[in-house]
Amino acid sequence: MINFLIVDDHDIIQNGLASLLKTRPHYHVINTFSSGEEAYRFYSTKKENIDIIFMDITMAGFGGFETTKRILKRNPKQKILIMSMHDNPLFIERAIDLGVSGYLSKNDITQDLFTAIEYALNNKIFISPSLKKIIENKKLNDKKIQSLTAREIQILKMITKGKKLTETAEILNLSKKTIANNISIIKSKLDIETDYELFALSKTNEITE
Amino acid sequence: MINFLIVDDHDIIQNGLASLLKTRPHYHVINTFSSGEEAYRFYSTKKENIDIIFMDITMAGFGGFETTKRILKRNPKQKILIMSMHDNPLFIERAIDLGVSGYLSKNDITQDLFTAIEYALNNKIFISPSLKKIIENKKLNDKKIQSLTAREIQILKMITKGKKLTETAEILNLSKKTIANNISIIKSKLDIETDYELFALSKTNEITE
DNA sequence: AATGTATTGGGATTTTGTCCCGATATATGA
DNA sequence: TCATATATCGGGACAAAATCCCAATACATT
Repeated sequence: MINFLIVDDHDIIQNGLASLLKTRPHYHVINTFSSGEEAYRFYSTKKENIDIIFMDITMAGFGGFETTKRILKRNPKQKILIMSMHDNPLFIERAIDLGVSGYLSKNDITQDLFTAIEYALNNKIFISPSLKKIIENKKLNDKKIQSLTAREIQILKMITKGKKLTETAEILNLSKKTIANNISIIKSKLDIETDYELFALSKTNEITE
Repeated sequence: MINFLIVDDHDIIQNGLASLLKTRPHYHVINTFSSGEEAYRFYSTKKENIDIIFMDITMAGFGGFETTKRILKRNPKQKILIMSMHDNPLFIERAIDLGVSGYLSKNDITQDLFTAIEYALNNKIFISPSLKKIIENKKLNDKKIQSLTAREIQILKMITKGKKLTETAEILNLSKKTIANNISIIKSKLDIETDYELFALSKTNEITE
């Protein structure tokens, strides 16, 4: 018998996932929650063994990350599978860092679900194949971004926030010349030619704050 | 008794929506399909009355749009409610143009579901409130974009594809001066200052091809 | 003391952007 | 058909931004 919890504030996902799991006789959904608070409260006082927790990321209150963090602090061996609409590499990486057992894109949860469960039960981490590509690409960009110096990053942030070169120079108390030179160097370090590529990259890698 | 069909290639959504609908005793899900082809085949030969069809947009084969088009061609009075992960205003507008009875963001389908059904049964169109804002904003931009001339749009497309000014001039056999002047005018028509805003706008309004 | 890297900007040149204006071409409409 | 509107194309004159090369200073590390 394998026991599940579901934490997701979308009723459809809750119901849908539950009925998918019920197709396997030895799977048992102990409870479903639509907020991290409820789920954590239940978890803290639970009596029975829980094998796998399905967790959504974007929920009101303390979201999936916070809930995951608390649960894993209490029990680092707990298997948690993240499900998310957002194929944002940042989300995925953060979740992996927290120590989850898998990250499933809701887009292809059906074909990945049972594999992910198997992986989790065998202490392996499963990530939806479609997401892996996204992560790989981001890692490439990250490597490039890491070659930027502190100053360069600061300037890049201003620019991709929509600030003009001159404005940026004033704010940072630097010469326009310095800003211009820096931007040129940033572009070459990132293998980028146009402003538009720069913007796009900063979007997917969230160079803002 | 109100009869439903569900067309969605995600099992979770299928199951979840079905069990949400089952909470109302007079609601009856006649059948669920995971492709537009199957759904249309069933619809063409159906015996019973179908009140509302829930339709996903992004499916393999002929997707939600094509399926919707065919069904409405056969029966223009058929009520179809679109559900989509994608809060893309283009999708929404296209669906409305086709003559659907509503467009639900999967994000807040739970709270909107029964309202949307009521609307549909009363020949009204329901759109998730969160999507309405997105549409309004897009309409504003559309109005601005419509003030662009053919040449301006052509140039805008090149630029937002990542082409440099000089490149663009060469491709279109125009003077660099002309391109520069055009871009300036485009920006002022769109109430835009920086390249980054231009890029962002062209993204959400999909000025590319 | 030496080497590496970060930071800052000047010089010189090229590329873009802005604002104003004039020349043509092509409707459009009264 | 004549007048008026709109689109298209670019020059002039500057201003802003980008590029590439190079030099001075600062700081840390080995």
